[in-house]
Amino acid sequence: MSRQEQKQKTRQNIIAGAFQLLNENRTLSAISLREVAREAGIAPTSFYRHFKDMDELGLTLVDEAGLALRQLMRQARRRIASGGGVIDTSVDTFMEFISANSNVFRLLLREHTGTSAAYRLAVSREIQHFTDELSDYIIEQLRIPHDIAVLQAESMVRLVFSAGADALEADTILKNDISDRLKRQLRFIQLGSLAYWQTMPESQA
Amino acid sequence: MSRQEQKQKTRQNIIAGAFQLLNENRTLSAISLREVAREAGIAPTSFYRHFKDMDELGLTLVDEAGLALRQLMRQARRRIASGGGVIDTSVDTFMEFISANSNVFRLLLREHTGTSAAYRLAVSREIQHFTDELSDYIIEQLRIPHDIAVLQAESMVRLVFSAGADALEADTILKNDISDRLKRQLRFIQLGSLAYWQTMPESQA
DNA sequence: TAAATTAGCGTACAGTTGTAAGCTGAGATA
DNA sequence: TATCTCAGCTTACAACTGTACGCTAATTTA
Repeated sequence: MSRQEQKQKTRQNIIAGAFQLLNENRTLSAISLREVAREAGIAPTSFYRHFKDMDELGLTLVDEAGLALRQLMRQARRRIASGGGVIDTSVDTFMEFISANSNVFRLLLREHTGTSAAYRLAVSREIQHFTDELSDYIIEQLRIPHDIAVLQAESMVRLVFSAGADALEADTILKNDISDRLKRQLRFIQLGSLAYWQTMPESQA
Repeated sequence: MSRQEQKQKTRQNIIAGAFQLLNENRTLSAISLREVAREAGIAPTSFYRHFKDMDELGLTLVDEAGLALRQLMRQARRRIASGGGVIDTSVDTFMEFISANSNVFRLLLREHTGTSAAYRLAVSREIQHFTDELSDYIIEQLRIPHDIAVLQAESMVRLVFSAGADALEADTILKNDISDRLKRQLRFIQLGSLAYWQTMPESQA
């Protein structure tokens, strides 16, 4: 194995080790460099060969999580294209994502309101991408004016993430309940923004 | 000063000290017993005369924050009773609360998605109170059926807290923007749940 | 082949943490 | 007044933290 390959592999071990530690109810700021090194099977000081800081590692993890989020969106769009209600399909896809990648979603959720301004900003950016894509979709598909669509998308994403937080610690039965409630609430917003628009079609919202 | 009085005073110093530390972007789990003691002006070991744990102190702080939240609700109702739109008045009151008691709201927000299951549960309970009171209000004032009102209240609270999180780190101008957007989004939900209900008045939502 | 690079290691140190043990002095109680 | 109670203190310790420094061994380069 070449030097570069070996280094990449160790780097992946570090990242995987960090995610492992995040699994057990920890924050980024609550896991130590030494723990990560232990988990990755390297000496504490070797960590510095790969990351300047724990902060640098943290931002890398947030990026990875954002990547997963964007893949989720693509998957949802594919599913919608092949039939099924938009809201139902989206919520189902999202809930499956949360169950399958709970540590990834938990990372985003925690660091969104977390201690580090840098992490908060990074997560906010990822969520903003999410919101932007949704509002584009709403404009294209539902022919709702831009300013209203943006508000609609933002509120929908807020609801989805908030419900997702609850789903994270719920069992299967409760998860289904949360899903159903969320779907109906999203319909409120859809109906409401439509009604709002039709009441005052010329408004700047 | 009597012994009891002195003890109560020190206890308040500890609580105030902890809130002080929370001000500077920290989590409950990220502030140490020794720091709190330092802030309160006592020796580290004296802390144990008042609280068994840092956890016990943390739950006390969450309780205090919940208390503040309930006072907020009362204030909003008083303001609404003396005229003004329900949504506008509520959002304004809430935003003022966040600005005036940012560390209290930040505590609730962080611990809601935080590391400790006990804190998460405690915060969820406080938010549930909030939601319950709102859905009662909706049922009484708007004459919307119970099951729909509950969904409406839950989504509204989710939006308010999520927007509040953004407002927490915003300057005055951005805060106003967030307020305005939030108000319009809450109207979406109100309109939507009304439309939903009128479409299928007999439904179990 | 000889020289240079570098991933990973071991040692070391100063700083922090929670908390156990026991003392003191002032308020409470009898 | 004599005894008891107990809030707060000091000292002490083992565990953990981040990271500076220098070495080693193996790959890469010339």
